[in-house]
Amino acid sequence: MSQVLKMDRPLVSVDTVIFTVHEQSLQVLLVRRPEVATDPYPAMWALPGGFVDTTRDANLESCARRKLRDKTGIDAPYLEQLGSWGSATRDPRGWSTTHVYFALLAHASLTPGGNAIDTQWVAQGPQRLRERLAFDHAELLSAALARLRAKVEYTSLPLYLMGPEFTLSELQKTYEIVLARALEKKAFRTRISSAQILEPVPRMKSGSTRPAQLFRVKSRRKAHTFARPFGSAAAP
Amino acid sequence: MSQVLKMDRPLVSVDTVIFTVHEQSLQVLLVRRPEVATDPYPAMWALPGGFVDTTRDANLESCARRKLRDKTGIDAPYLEQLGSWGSATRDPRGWSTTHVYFALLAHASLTPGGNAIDTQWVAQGPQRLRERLAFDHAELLSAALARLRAKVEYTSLPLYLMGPEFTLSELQKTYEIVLARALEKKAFRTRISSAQILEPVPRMKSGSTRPAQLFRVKSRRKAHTFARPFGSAAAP
DNA sequence: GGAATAGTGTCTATTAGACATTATTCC
DNA sequence: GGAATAATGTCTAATAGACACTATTCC
Repeated sequence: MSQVLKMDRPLVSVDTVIFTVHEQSLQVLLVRRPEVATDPYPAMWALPGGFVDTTRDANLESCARRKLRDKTGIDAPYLEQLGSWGSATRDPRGWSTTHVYFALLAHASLTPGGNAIDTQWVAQGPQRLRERLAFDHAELLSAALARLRAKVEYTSLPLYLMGPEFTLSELQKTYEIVLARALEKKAFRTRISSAQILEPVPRMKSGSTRPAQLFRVKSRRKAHTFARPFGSAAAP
Repeated sequence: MSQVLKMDRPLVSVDTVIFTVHEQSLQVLLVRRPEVATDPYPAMWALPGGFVDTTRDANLESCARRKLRDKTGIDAPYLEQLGSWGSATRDPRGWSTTHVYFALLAHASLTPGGNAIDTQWVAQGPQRLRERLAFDHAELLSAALARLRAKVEYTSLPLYLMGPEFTLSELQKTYEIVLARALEKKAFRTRISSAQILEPVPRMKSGSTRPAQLFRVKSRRKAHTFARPFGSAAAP
């Protein structure tokens, strides 16, 4: 029975899709693979990740958090498992599996600079998904984007993309950037308000026009689920 | 760089949570582990699954389908990845990962008998989750049950639990069994009807009371997503 | 007729959407 | 005042829930 233990074991890695919103676009962190001929896909861009280290990682999630800290220097306020992929062909070195996580973080929380040489933030427009990425990472990225958009339709997930204080217009703009479509202002505000997940801070955001109330999240604990997705009422 | 290939590799397995509805209850298939002292958790009940066979399985999903066929003799009409678990401690033999799938099938599609000695269907009431299962399978089962219930709130997934022809009352009953709560008849029928996913067959189900129209699924392709979950309107 | 289940009609409450209106700032 | 954005008011349409009502079968 236990000769299964002597069977060939697949490679096991963890990859993380790290999203942020910056400069009016949804961006994803990519890292450049080492330019070593013995490694597959040398010098190509890939999702941050790597093999599980059975001597250091207690479990998959802490492995993901470790790699996230290495690349961004911060603990992601939101980290969710997306799923796992595994096949005989996805890695030329042999049967391999990867456990994919996706993370959301506020761009403001990032330390400027960082390992700028071998990492980049890439805007996720419809056309950029054709980006040539190592392994099956384009597929993983597509799946993460689909999951993110699906969840943003009916949850408060974009709060994790905001800084500590923000206006309702800024929050709506973040939703619109992720969903790539405009939302109706009144309906948006009614939803957010009735969810009771924000509280005003005694401060306004001033610009060249009417100042806006600043809000913060009541509890960073977990995302709120709305009863209906955006736009579930029928069209006129 | 490629010394990672010489690092210890975790064990990689696939487990499947197979749901069906039978005799007014939601049931899960369990298999008894072999009574071999060298194997962990001998003679205990566990989810059907096992190690990936890198010489036979092309990818994770086909591995899950293979094990599903072995246990039930059929191709599951619905198979979805639930997620993956991995840690240093979940298997006493070492760092291990498992990729968990969940399947839905109509009880009528099962061949009676089967390997009845070492498999059993277990009803999933609130109390039965305390069932002592091998490894962390109680946790995996809880997660699958939570995912199933969450999805049943806003999708047509229970159609995969139905036989080829059924009445609307039978379908509603299946929803109610999975969700463990009653649904309102009119609202249920309006939803199903407006989703246009069923078509009547020219046949009635007769009993000792008024005959009911039989329906079948228009397309087995994929589940329908309702705009709102059940019960999202406010209470009076 | 009575019991039981199938199926429909009708009313209310909620809320997304559309869009108009008012409010506040800077120039 | 005018431009720009913030914030709110109001009306409509869709639909879930509640529940009463009708329809059809067997006894």
